[in-house]
Amino acid sequence: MNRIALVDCNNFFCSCERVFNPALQGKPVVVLSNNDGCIISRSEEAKAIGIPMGAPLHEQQEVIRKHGVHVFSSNYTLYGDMSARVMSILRDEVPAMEVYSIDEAFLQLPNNFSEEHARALRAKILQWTGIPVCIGIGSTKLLAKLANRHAKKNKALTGGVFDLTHYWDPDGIMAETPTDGLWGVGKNLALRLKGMGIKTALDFQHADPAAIRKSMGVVGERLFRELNGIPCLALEEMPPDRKGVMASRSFGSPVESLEELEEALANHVARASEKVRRFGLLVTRMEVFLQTNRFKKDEPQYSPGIGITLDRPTHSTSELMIAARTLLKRIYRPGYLYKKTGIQLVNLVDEDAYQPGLFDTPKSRIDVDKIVDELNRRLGDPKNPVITRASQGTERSASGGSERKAWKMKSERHSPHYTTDWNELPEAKG
DNA sequence: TCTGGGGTCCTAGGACCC
DNA sequence: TCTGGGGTCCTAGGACCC
Repeated sequence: MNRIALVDCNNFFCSCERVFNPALQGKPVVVLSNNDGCIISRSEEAKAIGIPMGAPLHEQQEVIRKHGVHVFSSNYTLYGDMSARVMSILRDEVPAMEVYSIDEAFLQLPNNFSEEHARALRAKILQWTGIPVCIGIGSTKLLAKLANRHAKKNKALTGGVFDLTHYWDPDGIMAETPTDGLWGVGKNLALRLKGMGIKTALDFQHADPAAIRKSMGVVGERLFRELNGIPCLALEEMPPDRKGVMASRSFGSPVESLEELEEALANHVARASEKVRRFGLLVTRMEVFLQTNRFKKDEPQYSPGIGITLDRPTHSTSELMIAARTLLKRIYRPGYLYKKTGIQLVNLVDEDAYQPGLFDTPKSRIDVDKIVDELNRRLGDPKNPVITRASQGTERSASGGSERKAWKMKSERHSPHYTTDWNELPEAKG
């Protein structure tokens, strides 16, 4: 049987802070978002006193004072480093794995990997890094997630490890899991399911597939299959190419003038284009957006966005800045209090694949086959093409994107190099 | 007073083409 | 009454995730 484990670090950011400050063990700890606005990580003790995930800091000040909660600004350099340590331990354990996020990884388990192995692995990670993890095992990614959820929710009972593939009463687990406890089911889908009389994972598992398909499309069908042990989500050992890069920030106090917005945008363009260069990519489209304060219902709201397809792909900060300024002027209206602004760089192309002239006509239709031939001619031996066209109609639909999606550089497959960019994020304040 | 930032995928509708 | 139909590309917006 296919067995996948999901290893998930517990309260990751808080746990990281504790590694370097052991006196925090057993005490309530929270870590804040970028601008110290929201609580994005909570220790068990902080959860126990009722601090909700994502809560604005100012709403919790009372509780924090009363219980002596330790509050930290986020320190992504630290978290990125701790993450790398955990991942490198995991990498040595299994033939294949997918780093899913800063604090999670899916592992492809060998046949002989028992629950005891998982417990030993958990102990090793704790001993070597100081980070507690939970491990869930299932026959699909979604079921591994579900198993992990159970391991975490019943830590005293499970010891942080739960193997759904060998559990005697899987239906019992399904029955006690509400649909929105499933990976990929949020508030809205849960509501839709409820409308069909589906309240638990067990209901969902035994639902009518045709009805699911009709009401929730391919997303629903995929969830349904994964839940029934039919894998639809592959383990992605190599992270796919980045589709876009975004940079945005909220203002501490609202901003009104074009000049201030321009200054903020200059910052965003610098950060985002730096990232694009580091990935070895070029930008073909840029979008700029503004937002007034959505929480102030009584203030006039204006949250425009605008995009432009560039004449020619670039990763130059100054070129992108010119585009950003132009776009900003088109959407800027005086008289509003802007709370946030940002940019998105999208339709990214590989720098190495780009040859001047080939992509410079974004508005016209492009004959992909012709370009493939031309690129291969320029790159050398046409008998052994470096570039191939991805087959159309693969499982992940080939529709809905630019012609660039049809490209695959063969050489990419030989450079399984994955660097996270967390190190680039700002240091914690104070 | 104070309310994060960065992603992915899917769908629907319009423009355009033959 | 009934208005061609099938395809691609682009964009906006929704939903979800960490």
